[in-house]
Amino acid sequence: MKDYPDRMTAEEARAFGEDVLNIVSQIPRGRVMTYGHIALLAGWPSHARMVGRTLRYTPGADKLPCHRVVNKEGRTAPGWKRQRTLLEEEGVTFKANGHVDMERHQWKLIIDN
DNA sequence: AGTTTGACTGGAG
DNA sequence: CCTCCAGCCAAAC
Repeated sequence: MKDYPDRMTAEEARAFGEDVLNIVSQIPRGRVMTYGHIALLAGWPSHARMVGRTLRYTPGADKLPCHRVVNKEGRTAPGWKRQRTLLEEEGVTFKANGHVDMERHQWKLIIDN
């Protein structure tokens, strides 16, 4: 039993990045997914932060619907003002506090294995 | 090799 | 609802 967290090898980190981009590319119009959920689907449940880093720093990630990724509270990315507009253009509704209405728009996938 | 940095999360106040 | 804090972990300093 490992009493310490797994650490990604360079190869695992590369594969993780590919999985994240692949998952994000499949988010349907008008739906959103959380960083944590994407990390889980990619097989690394505790790497939500790395999902954010991947979308932020990977060249070409802006060609994917990465505006459909928000945090678990429905909050949009810090400093990316246009994200809300992009979402509203595809029918995503926001609450009074400026958060996405997750109850209505969060896209949930089943973990198959 | 030690420290800081986040497109995160969960919990406390 | 908001802010603050601890835990998180690869990357960048």
